[in-house]
Amino acid sequence: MKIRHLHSWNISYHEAIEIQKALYPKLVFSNLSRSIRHIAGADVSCSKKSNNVWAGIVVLSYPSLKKVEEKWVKGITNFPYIPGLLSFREIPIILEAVKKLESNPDLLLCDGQGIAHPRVLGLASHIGLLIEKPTIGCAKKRLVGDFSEVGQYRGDCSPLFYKSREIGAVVRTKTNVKPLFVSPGYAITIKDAVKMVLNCGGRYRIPEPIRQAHLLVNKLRKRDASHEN
DNA sequence: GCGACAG
DNA sequence: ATCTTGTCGC
Repeated sequence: MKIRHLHSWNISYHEAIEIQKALYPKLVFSNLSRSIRHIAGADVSCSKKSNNVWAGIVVLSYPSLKKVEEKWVKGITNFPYIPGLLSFREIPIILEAVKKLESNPDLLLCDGQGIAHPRVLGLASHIGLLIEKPTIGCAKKRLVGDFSEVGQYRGDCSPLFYKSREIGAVVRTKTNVKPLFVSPGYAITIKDAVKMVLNCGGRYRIPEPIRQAHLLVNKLRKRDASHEN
């Protein structure tokens, strides 16, 4: 997969914010163009006692959700976790895993926000700009935005607003389980983002592509941890 | 100054 | 996110 180089990753916190402001005008939210046949999910696992990180990408067929490929990479990160700047901690290692892909997914689901971000540039939006493919932000918690309580049943959702703009939706992906914060990353609408997330699971809270990536990177981290004994 | 705050 | 055991509920 081709990856655009839009800026350096060796930057200060202030520069990171300036990069987000500069990238914001490049975002687009078109309807999905080509049909979706393969969906990728990405996730990162971090070590507590070192700056080691593992990134995993799992590609599933759609709508059958069968695994067609998985790639991973181990690396390090020096950028700390700062709410609003997650991209600069996780995207570099995610891109290393993306580079290993042999298949060409039509859509990428990310663990984190899309445009539901103070500068409209959450991790999913940022990575979408870099790979020039549709992306969706699937966060387990709110970063910004206001919303009304969402119904208890799978499929129920409530719009998420920030500064008078609709930026995503709070989506019940499983009945009686905490909802997910879904927002477009890049090249997709809110409506399609919600639809695709709901079509990517049902049995679990987390959409299957991300859940599979999560299981993969956690397995890798724990395998390394036991190796040290 | 205070509270909020993706992973 | 990670660390960490049992426990409550569908």
